Amino acid sequence: MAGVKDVARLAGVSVATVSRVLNDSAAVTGETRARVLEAVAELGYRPNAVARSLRTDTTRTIGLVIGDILNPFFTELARAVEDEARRSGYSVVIGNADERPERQDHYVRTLLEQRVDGLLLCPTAEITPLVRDVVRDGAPLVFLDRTLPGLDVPTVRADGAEAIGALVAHLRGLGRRRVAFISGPALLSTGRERTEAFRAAMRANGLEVPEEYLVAGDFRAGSGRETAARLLDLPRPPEVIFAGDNLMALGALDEIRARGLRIPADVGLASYDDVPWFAHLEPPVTAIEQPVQELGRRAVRALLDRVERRPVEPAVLAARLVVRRSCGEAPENRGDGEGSGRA
Amino acid sequence: MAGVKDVARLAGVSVATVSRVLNDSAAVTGETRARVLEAVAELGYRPNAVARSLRTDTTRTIGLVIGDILNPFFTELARAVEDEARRSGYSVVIGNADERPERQDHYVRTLLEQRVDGLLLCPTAEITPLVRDVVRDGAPLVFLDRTLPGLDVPTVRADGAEAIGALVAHLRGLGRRRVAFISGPALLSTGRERTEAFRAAMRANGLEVPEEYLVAGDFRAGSGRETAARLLDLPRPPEVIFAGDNLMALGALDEIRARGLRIPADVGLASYDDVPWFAHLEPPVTAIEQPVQELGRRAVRALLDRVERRPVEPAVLAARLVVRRSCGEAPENRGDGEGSGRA
DNA sequence: AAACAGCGTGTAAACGTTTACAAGACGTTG
DNA sequence: CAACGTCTTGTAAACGTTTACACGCTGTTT
Repeated sequence: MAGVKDVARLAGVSVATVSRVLNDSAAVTGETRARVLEAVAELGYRPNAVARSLRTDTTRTIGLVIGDILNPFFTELARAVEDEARRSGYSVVIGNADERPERQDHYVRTLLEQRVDGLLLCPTAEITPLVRDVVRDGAPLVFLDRTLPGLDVPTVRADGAEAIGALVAHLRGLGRRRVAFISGPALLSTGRERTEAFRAAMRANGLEVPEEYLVAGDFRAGSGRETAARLLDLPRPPEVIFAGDNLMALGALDEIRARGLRIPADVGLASYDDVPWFAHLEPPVTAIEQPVQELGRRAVRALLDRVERRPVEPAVLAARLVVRRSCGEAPENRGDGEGSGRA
Repeated sequence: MAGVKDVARLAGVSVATVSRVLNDSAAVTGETRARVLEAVAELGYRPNAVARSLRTDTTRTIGLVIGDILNPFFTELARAVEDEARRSGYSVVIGNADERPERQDHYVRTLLEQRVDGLLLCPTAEITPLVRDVVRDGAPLVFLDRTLPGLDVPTVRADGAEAIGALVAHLRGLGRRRVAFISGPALLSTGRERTEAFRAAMRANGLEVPEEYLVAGDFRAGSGRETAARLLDLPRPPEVIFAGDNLMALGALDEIRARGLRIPADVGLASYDDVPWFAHLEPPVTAIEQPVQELGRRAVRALLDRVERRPVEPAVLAARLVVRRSCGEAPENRGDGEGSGRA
């Protein structure tokens, strides 16, 4: 494949000049410039980013390791990240951890070897030795969506406490007092926090949460179905099942349907994470929407701040309740059912 | 950051030896080997893949340019590709074309500059000059899901003709004779072929297709909604709307719901592409399922065959009809509603 | 007219690996 | 004991860029 040397020869200039016109890093006569560009076109020259990266010690690439590529939340997130990165002239390399620590590590390692300029990580449950090392070595790292305890890494995430409060209040307004929560893994910040917020909200609304109403899943559909089954088998089953993420909500939905129960008449359903098709189900499901676009944007900005040695600002954004019909027809405040955009 | 030199110095050996133990490319004494590994651990040495790639002229990375990352079909595809690639020791870099030729080109260019070892492309509508050049230059390229006319590039895709035939037969069995089709862009192979197959199937079943029942969308939800509206406004609206991909089906669904029409009583709905949540809608929607996993696997194998200069085999796999309830209750053959797995 | 500033260009080193080639140590064979 | 093979190791070149530095030319300032 043609290199800068070939271009130089054809244009009758030195390699330095070629490089200069290609990056317009220094003044070059209009005429030489033209000759070089002509040669470039003629040879179909494509700069070798590998060589450039080696020389400049920068790849203009960031890594993004997500929890699960089949989870629409992460897909949307990936897209937002990608958009913002492109705007700043960076490419994104995505790694799919599949919620498995060893696969997460695989990507962290690979991406660092590939010398990405920065790394966005949605950490899986455990804090692996590798991640600890990477943090210690001071690699440009930003946590996204989730965080890990005791690690000094800037994090961009959403806080659902307020929205969960609104949800519980909404449920009480509908006369539903027995609410169960399917949490994510306790090892995950997003798992723990949502559980805590739920407990607090229930308490604040004067509602009890029996221990058996707090079950743990793993953020995958299968666990949603199993835990929902456990809940519905209870002697005194809950009036509403609140799932800690969209995939577990899907699993719960399956179980409810399989038992021939009606939503919301027999049991209500709500979900953390809103995904496009929630609105298309019958009945549409009430959910808590995270500001995904903004999360992605902020994460990239934080990371690039880090990379370019500017002061970095972590961010905690607010999630928001979107009331639909899966927990009962609201006699209260009948909105448009879609909420109305806080950015 | 520590380099191979530092390791060599610390271990008291030459850089060549370090490289040798790292790649175990040649015999090294057990003792030296141990010393080197110790030094590697001590320094937290991470090989520089950029330098290695420059030297070896190989990145062990393949590029994947998909049509739209928000389309679950492509997400699943990406995942399958990624799995298979990892199994062969390759990483995947994903580019999201957003169904825009210029963005597709952006990624094709970037990935080639990054010197991926091979490129998997789901081409957008037009055949851009860049793509033509790339093909001419003989870059290791394989088309996936879609193909471009007049370009000699191995392609891995699914053929839905048979499944569409089965769908039309199914509809006729239900007594539905007036079927409309929302096609994808005529410029896309997947757009054209599905239309043709639909026409042929209707003819074979002795059914008419008035011109106004053939409308074109762009594989995005919005167009599904608009075209569905046009169809439903017809003086003699169709009894079934068949959407050319899952996103347009979603749009059509919205329009149907917005008009308060019942599915399948007032109008039936079917979709090309099956996605997980179709089964969760009420009623569950009848769809044509593509062998996504297999598509991904075959594509990677074809590409790696190409890369490693083995003979490459293109592949055309069969799609399959999954009958659910969105076109009417079948008095005929009442299956499990999920079909039963042909691989 | 000498000194100098500014501009366009070229020469060559450097980035961190891998690897061809050479060389030294040692054992085996004639 | 010389010759040779084998096995482990080291030296140095190469990969395709970018860029510090030097150079020569032109025009301006003293």
